[in-house]
Amino acid sequence: MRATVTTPDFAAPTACPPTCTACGLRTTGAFSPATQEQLLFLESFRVGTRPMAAGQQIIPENRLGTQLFTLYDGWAMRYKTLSDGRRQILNFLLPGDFIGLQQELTDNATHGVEALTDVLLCVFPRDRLWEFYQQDPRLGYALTWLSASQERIVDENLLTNGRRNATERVAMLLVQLYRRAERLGLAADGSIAFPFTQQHLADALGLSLVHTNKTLRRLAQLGLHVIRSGRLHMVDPRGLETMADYYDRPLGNVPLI
Amino acid sequence: MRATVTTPDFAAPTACPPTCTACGLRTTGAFSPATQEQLLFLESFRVGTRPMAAGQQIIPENRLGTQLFTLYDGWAMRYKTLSDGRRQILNFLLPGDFIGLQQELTDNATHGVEALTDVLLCVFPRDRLWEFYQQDPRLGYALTWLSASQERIVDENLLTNGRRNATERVAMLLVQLYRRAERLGLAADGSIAFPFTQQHLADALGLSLVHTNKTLRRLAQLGLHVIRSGRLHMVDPRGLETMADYYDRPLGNVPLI
DNA sequence: CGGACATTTGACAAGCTTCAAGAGAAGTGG
DNA sequence: CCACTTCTCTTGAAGCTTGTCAAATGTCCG
Repeated sequence: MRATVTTPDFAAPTACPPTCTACGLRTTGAFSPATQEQLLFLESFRVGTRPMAAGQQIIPENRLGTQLFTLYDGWAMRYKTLSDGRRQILNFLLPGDFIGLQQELTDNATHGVEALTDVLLCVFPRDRLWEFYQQDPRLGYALTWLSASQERIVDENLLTNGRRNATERVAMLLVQLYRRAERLGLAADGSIAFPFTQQHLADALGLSLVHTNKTLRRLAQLGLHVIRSGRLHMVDPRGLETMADYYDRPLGNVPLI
Repeated sequence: MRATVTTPDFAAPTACPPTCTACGLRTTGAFSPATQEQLLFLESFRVGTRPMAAGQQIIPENRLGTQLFTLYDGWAMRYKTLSDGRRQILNFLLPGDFIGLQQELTDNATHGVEALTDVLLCVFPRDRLWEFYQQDPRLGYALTWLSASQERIVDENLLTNGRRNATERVAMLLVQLYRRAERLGLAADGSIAFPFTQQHLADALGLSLVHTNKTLRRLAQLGLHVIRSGRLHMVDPRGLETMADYYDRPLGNVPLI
């Protein structure tokens, strides 16, 4: 059992999200524009919204749910575990990320999805996924896009786990999380909400908790970052990028479903 | 520069693959059936076929090609490298795997694809990918499916790299490669062609070459497998599965494009 | 204030990497 | 056809990174 993580500085989920035509996420500028018609279709398709508390399983491992989700607000993670409990976090999910696509397509829940903060989800019926493709090929294209861009992140995480040392791994993760959150307008004064325990970081990086802690401390003492009261402050983002051998071209607009 | 690897026991690529309507891969039973109409569309879409020699770059890292491919025959790999040359193999590609989807969608070649054996590719024009979705939503759905099932493999590799020890990693890789090849009818007498150097295995597993070698030797001495003259013989598949904490439900039919 | 976590540190052990060097295999050219 | 070159595989030894164990401190919350 993992504890519930509260989210002190994180913008509280809007109690009730707006309709798709007035979706709060689309104003961030991070997503490709959609036609009014597409928005109306999405809205008709959407079962509703659902809040979930931090620590809850959005999709339990090895079980096949009946719903698909778009993460509207908050943080979540995809993970896999071995039979003896060792856990690997595959990637972290931010607002706009689509949840459940892999399970639907491979007909097999091979990983779990857990809310890291209190979360707000847009809910879609799983068995009607196919209608996206029929309704408007552009929506199908968008789904492939979303799937591919998640894979891009997992690819990078695999490189990190396989070939970066502990220092590089931690630096990489901090840079990535900051960049992704910043893109969504979640950064303020060079800092973002940081609702992760060091165990989360360790499980994402393939390191032990203790070693993750020591590495984090070293980077902090070098003046590269500060983590305090649930926020990550990027003191020297360039330094972290160099340390991580970080290289990424800026991401274009992402579709949102 | 990596050497050219010959493929002694591997079925030689058909000099010229048949038309899509008589595609040799569809007889394996591993792929979902397609309608005659879809096959004709694919055929009209296909630019042609291209053989490539082992060691050649199908898609160079950090470059954006103008073509998409289906691997028709042979083995390939997707990989990423750090600036100092450390390489991580993301996954191995077998016949039926689609190549280049991520680049197209994220408009950014973030990984390279290299032929491990002599290879035969079906070539499609990159800039017409969109037509798949317009022509027949089922084709778009199939593309998402292919993307998601590659991600499933990368997810598993990330778990392996992050949370399995050296012995488990090697066992896992052997089991996976065997299962995937077997599924395509490439296994004979409990063995498959194995065109990998130990450096490939090391780069896929996030291990050093030396440690990979020692681990392989240990598993071989335990009577779990034999690698000889370019073939992997699974002497004790169950033993390897147990050692790897391998768990996977049988895969249903995969779409083929 | 007490309990449950999360973070931090030190000491020690172990797994994995690096270095080095020889043996085997495979392609190349005279 | 054999010598030469270049990979690949194999093994031993030493060192370093990372993991494990243990315990103290800090923090949040009822």
